[in-house]
Amino acid sequence: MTTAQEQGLPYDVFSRACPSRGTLEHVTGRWGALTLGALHEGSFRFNELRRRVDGVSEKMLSQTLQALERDGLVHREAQPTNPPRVDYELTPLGREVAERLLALIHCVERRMDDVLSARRGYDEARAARTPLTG
Amino acid sequence: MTTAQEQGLPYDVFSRACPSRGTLEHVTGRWGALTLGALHEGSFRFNELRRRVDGVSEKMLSQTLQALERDGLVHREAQPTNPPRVDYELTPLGREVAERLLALIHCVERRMDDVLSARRGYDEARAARTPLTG
DNA sequence: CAGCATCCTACCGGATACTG
DNA sequence: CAGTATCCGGTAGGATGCTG
Repeated sequence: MTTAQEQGLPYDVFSRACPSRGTLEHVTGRWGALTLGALHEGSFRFNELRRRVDGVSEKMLSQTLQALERDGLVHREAQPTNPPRVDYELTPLGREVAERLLALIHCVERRMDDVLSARRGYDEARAARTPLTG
Repeated sequence: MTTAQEQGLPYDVFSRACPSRGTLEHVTGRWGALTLGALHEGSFRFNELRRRVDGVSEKMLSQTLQALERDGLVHREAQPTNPPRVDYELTPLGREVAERLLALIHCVERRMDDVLSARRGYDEARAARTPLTG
């Protein structure tokens, strides 16, 4: 119904070879998703972002930003001052993607209690099936 | 503006310790996203899903489905027949999540040409800066 | 401050073989 | 058919040290 091919679109993420898979992974990856989410709030410097995205290492933030910049989702603005100052912000394309992403993130956050109770149910049912030291 | 804390929500994916991070990773992970996307089209048997999600291994599909079932996003219906028949489908919660996810996937698919041209631009600019053999 | 280079480990994930 | 169990390589990703 909403499939890419059915709409005649040239890119279909369900195909192994489609380049959209790579970009989707940059966008939804562990740090990509949080970085885009953070940047939706505005422009940030490198270390500001690092503090905002709790737990990300310097290396991974750097890699993530490069991938997102390469995909045209993030704009990097470096000022040749001393000390250096670099600001990151979303491009129009990045904003478009980030909005969909945030809708997803907020949906998960909102329904988190249901998820946690589902987990308890699942684990209890399993524990019942495997009495001891499963 | 759209931050979890600013809305007074109890779960904030930007915090390292928040359980919503784990669920978000199940949902947006390499195979989780494609599996949810596929299941949005209807109910599927295990091997139907495997064919639909091009490239997924038996092992990863199995793991992915278990994680999604545990999080209450997927319902597993096993019939004790021989040969066995197991059907997977989204729960109402899963449908809610999958719709947001598909909006994101389709957005990426739609704008894929812009992504690819951004990549070419990025790579050319880099190549110009590093004349030969980096 | 804003990174890059290096090292090292955990685990993601594919291939294969086996079970009910 | 619908999985589980095992082995194994590649890489994601953390820690550390250095640069401009």
